[in-house]
Amino acid sequence: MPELPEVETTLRGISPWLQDQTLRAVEVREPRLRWPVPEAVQGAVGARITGLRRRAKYLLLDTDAGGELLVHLGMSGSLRVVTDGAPPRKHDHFDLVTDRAVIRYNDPRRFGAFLWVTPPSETHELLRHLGPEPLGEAFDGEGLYTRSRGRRGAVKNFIMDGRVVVGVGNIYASEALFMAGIHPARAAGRVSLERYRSLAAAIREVLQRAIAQGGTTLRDYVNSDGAPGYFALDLQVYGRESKACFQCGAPVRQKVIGQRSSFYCARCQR
DNA sequence: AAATTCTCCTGAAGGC
DNA sequence: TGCCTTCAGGAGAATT
Repeated sequence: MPELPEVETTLRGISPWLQDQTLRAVEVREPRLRWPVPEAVQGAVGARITGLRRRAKYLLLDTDAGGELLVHLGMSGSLRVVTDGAPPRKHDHFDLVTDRAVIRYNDPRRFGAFLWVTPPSETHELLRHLGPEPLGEAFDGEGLYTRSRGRRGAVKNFIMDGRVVVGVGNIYASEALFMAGIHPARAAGRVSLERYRSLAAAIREVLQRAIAQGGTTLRDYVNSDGAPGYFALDLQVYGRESKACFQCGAPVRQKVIGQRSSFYCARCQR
């Protein structure tokens, strides 16, 4: 399940292969993704890829053809670099072909997306309501505090809301809340400014650490099975139900909050 | 406005 | 061993 660190690592993995390259072909074998892949993606063929960036968990490939290719990995998607002419495998839904390599998209569950976006992309319906980047300067505890006043929903759901802050998925939400000592089910409006400051710092910390780990696996992008699913991050609570909390020894608990499995230590998190 | 539910899909895991 | 059932999960859309 690609979370922001996996998407960022994917970006870094494919960028050297696509930056300034001319797109020779876009081969779509299975257009049935989250939304049908539009014919318009062919508008990128013959164009030069002038830049690659990430916004939230969206990958944006800018071209000199007046549009951008948007790729979202959904929850089971991955991109890999193919240089040996290997034939497509099961669930390999589309290829970006350059003179140097084929960038191949694989996605068993087809929750991902591949679209053509016309600038300015910030106003595109998928991107216009997105909150600040957690690793950017616009994200801080004050913002979380202000936006959360009066909200009775769980703080975990609050930080997973893309309008509040982007890129905080289920795993890292649990991890960041543990780091900040905040109970995931606590009402968002009942968390103090000081604690939101720690939470914002924890979110940055956990994401940055995961990205750093991902950097060591970049070679896996070439002629491999694609990006690793989860980075071998030392998770403190996620997936550790009934195991001893690393901080106090109490059993880690698991509870469904907002239809999502959440892990926490009832003793360390209030 | 905010919160909740539903939806897409397949691989993995669990039950028998 | 193998078949059947259940479930997770990103995030937009629909609903309350």
